[in-house]
Amino acid sequence: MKKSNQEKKALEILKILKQLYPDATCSLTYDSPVQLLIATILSAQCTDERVNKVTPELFARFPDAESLANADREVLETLIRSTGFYRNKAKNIQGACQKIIEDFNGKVPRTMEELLLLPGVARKTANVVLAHAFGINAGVTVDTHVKRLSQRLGLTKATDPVKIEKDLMGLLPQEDWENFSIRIIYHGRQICKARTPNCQECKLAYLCSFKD
DNA sequence: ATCCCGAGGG
DNA sequence: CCCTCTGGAT
Repeated sequence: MKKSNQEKKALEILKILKQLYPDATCSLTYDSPVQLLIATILSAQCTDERVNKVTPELFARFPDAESLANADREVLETLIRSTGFYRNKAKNIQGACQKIIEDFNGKVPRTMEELLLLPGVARKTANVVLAHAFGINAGVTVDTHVKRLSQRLGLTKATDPVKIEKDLMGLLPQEDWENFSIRIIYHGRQICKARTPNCQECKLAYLCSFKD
C-alpha cells in the first residue's frame, strides 16, 4: 500500500527525532513493573524529575504491591505530597495495588484492557507500562507533550487524546510507536515548549506550520 | 466542564 | 503575584 503524505511526514519527523535524541528512554526510575506503574500514576501533571525525587524513599519503604496496599494512607500521602494531587494519587495507588493482588495474582497485568480496570490508570499510563515494563507496543503514549506537538506539526486535527492516539497509530509503524512518543516528549520539554516554543532552534520547523 | 494539588521560576 | 509543569475521574 502506498504511503500517504501524512505518513511520510510522520516518518520524517521520527527520523529527525532519532538523530536528535538517539538515547532517549523513559526518564522515570523504577525497579519493577509495579514501581513503574506507581511512578507513572505519580507523573500526572508533574515532571518526571519531581517524581524521581519521591520514589526512592517511597519504594525503599514500600517496594511492592502488598506493602503499598497495606501502607498507612497518611504516610503514603506525605511521601508523595510534592507531586501534587496527592490525595487522589494515594487513593489510586492503593486501589490499584489492591486490585492487582486480588484480581491479577499480584502481577501487573500485561494487556491494555486489564490495565484500564485499575483506578487512576487510563491509556496514557497503560501505554507507558506496557511499552517500558513489558516491551509491548499496544498504542502511542499521548501525554500533554505528544498532544501539543502532534497538533502543531499537523499530524492530527483532533483534540481528544484517544483520537490523537488513533491518528498517530495510523501514521507510524507499530515498532516505532513508543520511539515516537518518548522522543516527541523530549523535544516538547526542550524545544517545542507549551508557552514559548523555540522555533529558531527547532530542527522540525521546516515541516511545521505552527507559528505562535 | 470541573475538580484534584504542590513546587519552582520570573 | 503570576505562570508553567509528562492525567484521570466525576
